[in-house]
Amino acid sequence: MNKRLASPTASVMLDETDRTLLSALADDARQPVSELARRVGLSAPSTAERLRRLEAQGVIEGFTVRLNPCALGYTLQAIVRVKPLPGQLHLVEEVIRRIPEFVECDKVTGDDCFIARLYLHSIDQLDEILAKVTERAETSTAIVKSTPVARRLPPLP
Amino acid sequence: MNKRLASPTASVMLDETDRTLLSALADDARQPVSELARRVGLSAPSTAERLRRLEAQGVIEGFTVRLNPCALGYTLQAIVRVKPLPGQLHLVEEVIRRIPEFVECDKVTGDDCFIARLYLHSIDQLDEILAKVTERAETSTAIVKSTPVARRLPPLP
DNA sequence: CCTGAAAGTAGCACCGC
DNA sequence: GCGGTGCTACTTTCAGG
Repeated sequence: MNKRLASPTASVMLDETDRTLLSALADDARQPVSELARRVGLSAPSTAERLRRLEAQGVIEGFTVRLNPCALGYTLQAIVRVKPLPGQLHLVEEVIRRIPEFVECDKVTGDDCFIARLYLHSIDQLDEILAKVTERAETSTAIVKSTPVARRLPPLP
Repeated sequence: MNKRLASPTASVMLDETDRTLLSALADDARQPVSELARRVGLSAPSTAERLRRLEAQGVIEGFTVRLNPCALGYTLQAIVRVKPLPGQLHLVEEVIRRIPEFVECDKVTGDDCFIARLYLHSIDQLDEILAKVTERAETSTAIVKSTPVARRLPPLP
């Protein structure tokens, strides 16, 4: 579901300072405001106010940690397309939501209703987890071999 | 490509405190160490050292900002499967990497070589952007209608 | 892993443009 | 409107236990 905006009508206007600030935060969200201020060439209070404004406008949703799945023992990643059997759509969504190894799931147009990302400790785990889904849906699974583009910022307006 | 670990052999061991800490950081990565300390029930210095250890071990890759695509004018999101034409695999990867609206791309097993996520200002932009890819690959596109599971942490060991 | 002191940082009120 | 300065309170870091 698309998040509501503080300003409901149009896309927020950003200036060069905002863009630099957002890039710096994308790079390291825990750096102090004083350091961010140095990077954007403003005083700390002004920078802090920019930050608050971007949060209030809804541009910034929050700040989060990026974990290394391998360090947690997730040596495999799969992308699963899921096509629920007739009448099973809502249940399938609930099943996916309840399996914590599904770290992300989008409902999409087209033949496959859901596209989800799955973290696995080993290939054995794949059948084990998908068994809970295949009762109610057809699945097709692709194993991730590499990630040419890791999550990055889109172009900023 | 899977990231190398500080400890090359096995998955890092986490205790309950580490798990609480990581969850708290996933929730808000910018909260002060003193606040994190309160949540895990440790002193600030001990919490800060945990944090440093988790980064050194490679469990924590970094901290980043979550932006609201709608606020930036990206009213549409698409997931594109890409099957390069013979001999075009490397070029296709490069083309995707160069188009900043592709915010994520995985190389996967199976018929479709790449699965990528695309941010769009409008549906018109879809053809415009995919034109650069379809010279060298077959694509199939699914528009995101909603996101039942937004990026979340997997189960922590 | 904790306490305590020193350095650094953030938040606030107020001023200037 | 937006940004800067100076003060106070908080937070982080390091020492030592």
